[in-house]
Amino acid sequence: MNARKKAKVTIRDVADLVGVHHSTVSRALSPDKRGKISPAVVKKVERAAKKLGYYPNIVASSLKLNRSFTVGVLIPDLMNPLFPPIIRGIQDTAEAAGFTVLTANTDDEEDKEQSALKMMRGRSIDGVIIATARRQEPIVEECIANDIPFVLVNRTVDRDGVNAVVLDETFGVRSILDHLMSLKHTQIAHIAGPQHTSTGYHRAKAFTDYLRIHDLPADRVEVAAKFTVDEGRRAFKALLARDNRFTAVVAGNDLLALGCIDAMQEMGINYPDNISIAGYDDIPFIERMNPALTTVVVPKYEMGSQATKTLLEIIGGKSKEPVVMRMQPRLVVRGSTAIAPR
Amino acid sequence: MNARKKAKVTIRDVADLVGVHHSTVSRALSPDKRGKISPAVVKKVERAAKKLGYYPNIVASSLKLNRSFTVGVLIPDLMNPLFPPIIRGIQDTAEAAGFTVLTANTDDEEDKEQSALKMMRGRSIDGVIIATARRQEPIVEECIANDIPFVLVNRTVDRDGVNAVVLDETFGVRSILDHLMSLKHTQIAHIAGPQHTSTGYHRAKAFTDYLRIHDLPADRVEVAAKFTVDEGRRAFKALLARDNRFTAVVAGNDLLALGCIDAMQEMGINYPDNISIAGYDDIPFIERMNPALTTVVVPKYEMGSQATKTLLEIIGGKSKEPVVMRMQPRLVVRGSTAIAPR
DNA sequence: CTGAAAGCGCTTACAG
DNA sequence: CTGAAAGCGCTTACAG
Repeated sequence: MNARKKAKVTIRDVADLVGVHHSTVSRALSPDKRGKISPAVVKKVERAAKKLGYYPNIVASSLKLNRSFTVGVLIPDLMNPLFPPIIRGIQDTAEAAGFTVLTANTDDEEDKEQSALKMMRGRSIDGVIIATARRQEPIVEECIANDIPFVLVNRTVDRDGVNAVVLDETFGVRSILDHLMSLKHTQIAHIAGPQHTSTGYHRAKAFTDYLRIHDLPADRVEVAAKFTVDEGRRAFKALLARDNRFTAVVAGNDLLALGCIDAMQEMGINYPDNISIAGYDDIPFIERMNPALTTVVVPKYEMGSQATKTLLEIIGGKSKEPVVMRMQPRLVVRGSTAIAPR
Repeated sequence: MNARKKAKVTIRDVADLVGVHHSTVSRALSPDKRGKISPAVVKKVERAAKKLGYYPNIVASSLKLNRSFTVGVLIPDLMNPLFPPIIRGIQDTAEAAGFTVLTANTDDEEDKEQSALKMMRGRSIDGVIIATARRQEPIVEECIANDIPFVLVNRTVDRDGVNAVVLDETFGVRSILDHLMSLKHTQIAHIAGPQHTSTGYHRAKAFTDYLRIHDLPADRVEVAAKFTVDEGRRAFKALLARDNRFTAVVAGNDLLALGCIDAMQEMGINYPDNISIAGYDDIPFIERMNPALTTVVVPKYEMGSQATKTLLEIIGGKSKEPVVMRMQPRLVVRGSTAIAPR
């Protein structure tokens, strides 16, 4: 059909050149089988392989071994600036271990998630890193039911017994709120992320818990349907329509914060003079806004890298008890938060 | 070895359930072979496949067909904000056609490029989209020599006879320079991108050509070694050390422009009051800087999408003459450019 | 319209 | 230490 590719050199060509059986070539070229072959033959095979420009057909070995040295990654959307650093962390770590990475965008839609996983399974991926988890996540159940190694990143599920690399959200939110209180804010609102995600839910919970402990009103919470600029804008306006006495707002992430800022701009509200605003994630280049956004730095690259290390351990059979790793975020104070007015 | 996966359902299981030969199942499930099978059998096969939760093993079919319905993508660095939109354009288009995408970062290093291509060939990719081309690009020669379908995106090579989706750089640079001249700038500098890339080279060439035609000094060009913020900063300072009489600078891309801005900030130079600055690419969120960057909007998603369409046509055998498509960029004027001082 | 066979390029248990 | 054989799950030319 497709006579595009030149005749590829196979293990048999190498075998013929050396004058051995192709199974010998296979062994000579395999790092952990090489020991069973005489050094002289190994040398000859390597020389012949190089001479012929041989490189292994991973597809063939995948079929035989039922694995492909590939990890899948499920993200909502590559264009959300949170994800490129996470994925780069995944790719670098995977590649260093000889794995490649297959990424799919799900746009947080369940059917895209399903078909992405199906595609990956058809490609015999060795495991999957899931950045799209909702608190109840069918994909996670499917992975468990089918013994597909997986680790969650950024978002986790409500159930126990899964591997996940997430943030210490309580710490992150507390550090924002400590900062805001130090600036004398007592009327603080929250634009919460979607409550079916652990990030949206736990940040909101940490928010209300904190305020209650400090005997502050904790009912100024508006939930955004998605972690997007548009939803941030919408939610901010909805919040303001209900109640205009807050002096600071904590956004569920940076994109929501940008939406709040847009809303303020449209309504002639100045930040930080009238209202302080803080975000979460510290997406790339956000520090160049002016006034720049006070936010919580999350170790994006490291989360990706750590999730991959964990996944590779599971794949390698070194899995222990499932563990959720909580990475420490770090508040970075910039110009968007200021002393409370009045 | 790995007893992780449950016994997978294969075409044979479906065949057994229906009571036909597995080759019949293969045909019944193949869109373009289905016509050769009686509708009744097709129905039964489909029903059985669904009942058993069958999904095809792409690895097996890849081995047989020597293709994998996968396209490779070579980019310098996912964390460069230019690329996520391009890749999303690629992914969406590829996915709609039933293809998946394998992305690799090369960091503009030749050996990483080589090993990425080798990895992809070992995985029987059907073609590759190259966003990392230098003007002389061994990878391109290798693809040609091995009949690997490819299309270049964003950057192209000097040689003819390749498929590429690039920008009309002359138009882009001219639109910046027209704008700057309308603001009475006559002393204009250029922080050029690396000259071994077509983008760096052609933008610089368009720059000097334009100035010469307008009888303006065209020698204020400093070449950056990479398209990075750091290099922009370095180059701006180098330029300024040589000559401080320019009133505007055209940066080879937005990251270089950011570097220039950093340098100005460090040196107490105000933009746009003292010096106007323009970028190129319009990377996401850059419009939120303050003053915001005047730059050239390039259709990133569309370039990715168009490159993929072209690649899929070649893969599908519908290739015509190689063609380089030049997409039209569009100047967007923001706060970083102002009337020339004095 | 359907079946039986061969083969894609590897890997590995089994012999020797 | 090396060879010969079987098989991973598909697809398709060849018969009928």
